[in-house]
Amino acid sequence: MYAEVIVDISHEAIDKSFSYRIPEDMVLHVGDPVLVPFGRGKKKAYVLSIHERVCFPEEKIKDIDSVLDKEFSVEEELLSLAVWMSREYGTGLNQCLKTVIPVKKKVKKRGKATKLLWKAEEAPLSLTKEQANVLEGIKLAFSKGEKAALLFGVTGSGKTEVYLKLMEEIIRKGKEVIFLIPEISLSFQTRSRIEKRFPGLVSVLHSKMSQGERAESMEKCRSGEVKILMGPRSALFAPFSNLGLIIMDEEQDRSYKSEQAPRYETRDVIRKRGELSSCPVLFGSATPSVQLFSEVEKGNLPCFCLHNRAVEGSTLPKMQVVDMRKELEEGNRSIFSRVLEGKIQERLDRGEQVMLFMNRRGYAPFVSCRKCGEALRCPHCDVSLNLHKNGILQCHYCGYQTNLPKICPNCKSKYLAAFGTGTEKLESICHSIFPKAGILRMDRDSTGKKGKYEEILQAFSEEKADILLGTQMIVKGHDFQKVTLVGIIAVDQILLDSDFQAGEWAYQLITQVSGRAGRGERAGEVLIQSYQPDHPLLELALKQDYLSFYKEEKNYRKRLSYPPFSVMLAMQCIYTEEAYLDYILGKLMPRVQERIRDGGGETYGPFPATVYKIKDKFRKIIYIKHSNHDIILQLRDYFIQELKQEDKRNLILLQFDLL
DNA sequence: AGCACGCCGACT
DNA sequence: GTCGGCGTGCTC
Repeated sequence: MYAEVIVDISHEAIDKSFSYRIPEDMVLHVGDPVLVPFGRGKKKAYVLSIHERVCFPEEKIKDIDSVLDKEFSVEEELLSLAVWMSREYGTGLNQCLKTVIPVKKKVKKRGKATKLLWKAEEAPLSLTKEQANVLEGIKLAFSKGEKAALLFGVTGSGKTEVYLKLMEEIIRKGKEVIFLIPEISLSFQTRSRIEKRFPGLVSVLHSKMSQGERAESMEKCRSGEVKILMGPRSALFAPFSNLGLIIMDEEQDRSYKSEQAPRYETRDVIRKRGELSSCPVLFGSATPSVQLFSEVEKGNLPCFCLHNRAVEGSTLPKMQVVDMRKELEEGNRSIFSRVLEGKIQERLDRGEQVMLFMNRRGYAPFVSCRKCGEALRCPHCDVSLNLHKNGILQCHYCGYQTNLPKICPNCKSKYLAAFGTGTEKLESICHSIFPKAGILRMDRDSTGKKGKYEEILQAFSEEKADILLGTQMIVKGHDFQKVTLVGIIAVDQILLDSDFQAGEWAYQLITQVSGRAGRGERAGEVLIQSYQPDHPLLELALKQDYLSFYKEEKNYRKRLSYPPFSVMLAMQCIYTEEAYLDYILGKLMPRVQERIRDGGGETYGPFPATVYKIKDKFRKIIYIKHSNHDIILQLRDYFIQELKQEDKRNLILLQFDLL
């Protein structure tokens, strides 16, 4: 018998399978770690498959040395998932394996016996009629063999309660559940709800956990000690052996996209895992991604809706756009429109809370010279430096820091001035306008220390402050009963993004931010300040009608044949020397373009990336568009191969994003 | 990734 | 004449 094996060395030159003979007396399974003679020495490897014969000169084949600790073996299912990811995302199998099996450590056996029975500590809420219908519908769909479904529910409609009921059922059947959430820190409320409902059966994964803690969490899944794993995208690789359900909450959330190779989209990997484990997948969202919803529309994905908020009497917030051009015309140069300022004051007087969303951290997004007009830029990146309150200039891409100079480095004038507003400046403006209000700021700078994030949220939920202002961080899933007003300070930066998905993101963001208002009994209100109040997307967001948003967005994508009406692959070529990049791509592109056009696809670019230079490296983007997913992958491989031929020394870093 | 083989410059 | 540079190629 022979085994196909992948050697545990992350290098593309040997990122392929090697054949070895299995000694007569050796018991071997797919996924087992083995020691094999490789080159001069011995190397660790994983068994990919086992065969009777093999197509490689017999005399060159060596014997497997030994089987390593079985405790470190990869579940067959996860191995298949890694193989699939490797192909799908154009990343070496070794790297994919490392993504799928987080560094396993020997876990000390603890004496503490864990009880397998559980008692609900928290009485389950009784479902509303709507929730009960939806629950039955989902159960029926899955029992009929549907592989996936969408739970489409407005914020506050009680999706979690439906999840809990489903989990209960799965666990009763002796199966396991993966519950994916965008980021762990944001949903400590959901987390404690689940833990209370299934005491001792839940394990959690954080992005801030150490490798050891991670390994321990995963080990608990493998040993069957826990039945539910809740966590961010990496939780989808939980080594459960009898998976009964995967839930992906807030499906549209962008933190589900991996930004390191393999640059996977959780939504897609999850479905593959579901398929491999023959286990259904439930997506949950109030604003599903266009990609996912298009499948509902095509009839490929059953969709179950929760239209009403679960808390009796609570309604969707009242939304309003404020025309900032008019404010300016009428002599108001403040960052706050008069109406927003008035409404904040009103809330403060009533003892209610306010949230303010601002897309930029720091004090001011740029500093420029009033005399020569030059802005201070990062020496390593193609962006302007942000001014922070402590007088330090900082690059938000590479972290470069420098003190604010006294004179302009370009013309030596002393007329340097900061422009624009970030969260720090917003905070000080708030302090001066509302001197008596307690104000909390939450952004990357104020949450640097471990635990600070939770501390701020805790303080706000205990009403130790009246206003919480911050970046994206404040918008996700927090449930503050006393918040009755949410202000979006400057929506324009989001609307003006050039990416074809910008509209979708803006819609989702506005929906999410506004979801923070009026979670309790009092009605909520949302104010959106904009310099282009007539923007069609704002109109759609105001209506808070997902279907009409989707229809518009769909028409736009269809017209330009963007995904989901085509498959797009963004390929980034990254290198320190601009001239070399241009030279290589210049030689390469004519051939590639021809080949891709012949294959029925289109190429766009190379374009300089939106931020052309980051950390001293230049980035050019090439897009490939085609209607067929598999052909895109072939064209990608062709491109890689051609590039390798030109760039013999492999200097250019390649990065793919499948859209 | 490692490691060997291989073909051209300045050195005991 | 030899020691050694790292360019190219292979590892079942």
